[in-house]
This record gives sequence, C-alpha cells and structure tokens, in this order.
Amino acid sequence: MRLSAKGEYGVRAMTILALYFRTGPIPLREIARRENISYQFLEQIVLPLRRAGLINSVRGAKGGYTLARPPEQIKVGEIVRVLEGPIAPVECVADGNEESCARSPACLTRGIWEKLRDRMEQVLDEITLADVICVANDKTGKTKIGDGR
Amino acid sequence: MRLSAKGEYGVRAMTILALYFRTGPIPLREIARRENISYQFLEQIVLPLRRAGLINSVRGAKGGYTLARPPEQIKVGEIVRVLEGPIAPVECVADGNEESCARSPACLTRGIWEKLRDRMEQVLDEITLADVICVANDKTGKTKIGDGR
DNA sequence: AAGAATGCCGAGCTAGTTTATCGGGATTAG
DNA sequence: CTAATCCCGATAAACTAGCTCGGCATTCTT
Repeated sequence: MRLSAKGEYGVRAMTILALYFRTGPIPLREIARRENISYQFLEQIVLPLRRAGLINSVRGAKGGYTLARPPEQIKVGEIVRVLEGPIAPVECVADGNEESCARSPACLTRGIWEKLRDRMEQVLDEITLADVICVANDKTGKTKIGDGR
Repeated sequence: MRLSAKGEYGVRAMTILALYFRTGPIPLREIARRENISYQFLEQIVLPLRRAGLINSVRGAKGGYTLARPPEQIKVGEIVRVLEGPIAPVECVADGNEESCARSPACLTRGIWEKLRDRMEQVLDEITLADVICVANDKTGKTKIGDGR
C-alpha cells in the first residue's frame, strides 16, 4: 500500500514550486539539491507533470519550472494520479471499471476496495498545494492539513 | 497505491473461510479452485495468517483451515497488515515513526501522508468479515459495505 | 498397515518494475 | 560564445511480485 518514490518525490518537488510560485522559474538542480533527490531521476518525474499541464518550463539559462496554476488550484490527488496512475487499492476498481470482476459474478470483496478508493481520493483531492505550504507559514507547527472545511 | 496480489488473495480467502465458518475446516485446494488462485501461492499466503493467529489449521485428511475468531471479530485491516505490513502511503509514517523525516527537519508533505494513512486505517478497520459476507445474504446487492455508523 | 488427503516449509526462479544513470541534443541569458 | 538549463531516448542495476518445486509431517479412511 505504498506510493513509489516517483510519487513521493513528485509531491515534494511540487511543494517547492508552490513555495516559490511568484519568484520566477526554479531550476531542477535546485530542487534536487534541496530535497536530496537524484537530479536525473527528478527529470523523469517532472516530464509527465509538464505533459499533464501541471507545470510550465522555461528553457535556457535562468530557466526552470513553475506551477502552471496557483497552489490553491492544484490538488495533491492530481499530482499522484499523473505519477502513479489511478488511485485504487486493486486494479479492478480503477478507472471506469464499472463491471464486476471477471472471475466472479458477484465479487464479495469489491465493496471494500471501492470504499477505500473513494476515501483515498477524497483525502488527496481535498488537499491543495496551498494547504501544504500553509503549514510552513504557520509557526505553531501543529496545524492539521486540510482541516479547513 | 496498489495492494499486492498477496493482500488481495488473502482477503478473498478469508472471506471464503467466513462464509463457511460453522461448516468445519475448508481445505486450501477448495479455496484455490473457487477463487482461481494458484494453490501453492495460496499456501504462502495462509502461512503468515496462521502465525498471526487469524486462522487455525487442522492437519491430515479432512483437514483444512477455519477462522480463529467469528467473522464479526476479524477486521479487514488486520488481514491487510499481516500480509502487506503497516498501512501507510510512505515509509516514514509507518509504524511508530514518530520523528519527522531524517532528510528534512520539518517535512511539509508529512501531514498529507499522515492524514491519508489515518483514513485508510479507519476504513479497513471498520469493515469486518461479517460485513463483507453480509452482502452475500442481502439480495438487493446495492448495499454499501460498512455504512452502519 | 497402507494410502490418500491434507497441512508445513524452505529454496529457487522468472519476468517485470523501480530507481536510477548515461549521453547527447535544443534553447536561451548574458 | 559559453554556461546554464530543459528535453529525451536508451540502458543498467537492484529489487520485488508472483509464482513453482520438492519433500516432509500429520491424520483420516479402508
């Protein structure tokens, strides 16, 4: 039940971009250094993020990456879906798999995974990058993320 | 964000055992056949379940496995934890890892994963095997599992 | 007592995935 | 022109998931 490093690194990288949203493009090397991630691995991670339209790139010297939208408008769930595929504990409840499992006409366990999937999506889609970096400004440090409902 | 086949098969197998809870021990071959799982792979799955005390075994001819407790007293979360390890989207929020991440004194993303972990545990620990097989008896078929709050 | 049905268990194996690394090209600021 | 940066396909190393094998131990049935 784990995220891969790709997903984890991706969310961390997007968080850095959110912190510097108004500061102009941030180069990948900077992010790699700060988050202690292999630069070349990080390249592979931002590629799909850019293709998915979550970030923009500026080429050449003084170039780098910026969020394509303000932090309040980027949900963690979006990032995770781009890097990890559909959020689902088992394959048969991913995407638009509306039919029941092939193997069993009435799969008893399906309901478990549907419910788990829904709750996972709910959590990840209610937290935006703004929520994540908000904790950084809040010096109490105890604030629960995403509790503003 | 997927369960491994081990976890999925394990929950399916336990569901079968729940269905036949009062019928005496069910042999593994029977479960393997019904659920279309490799018998020898299933052997490896029930081994940790037995060691964890979730099921009992009866050796010899007419032997097999039974739930160690009635279905109402076995949570899906227990099964998943035995087969997949701690329920946590990233390693650093698994188990009793109370300290923040080693790499960053104040990891901004940690809160996301803690919240996701808590919700996942909540779902899996509120569904018992009795809830799962209950749907089998309820012929409306539309009943949401675990909605009895 | 024999034989069949079962559980118990360590070892190995294969294909795929994950996590990088390499090498080089394209673009742009200064 | 040069350094900094993004772009991107190919490859490699390590790991893991998902089985498979072989054989022993126990118990029921005949």
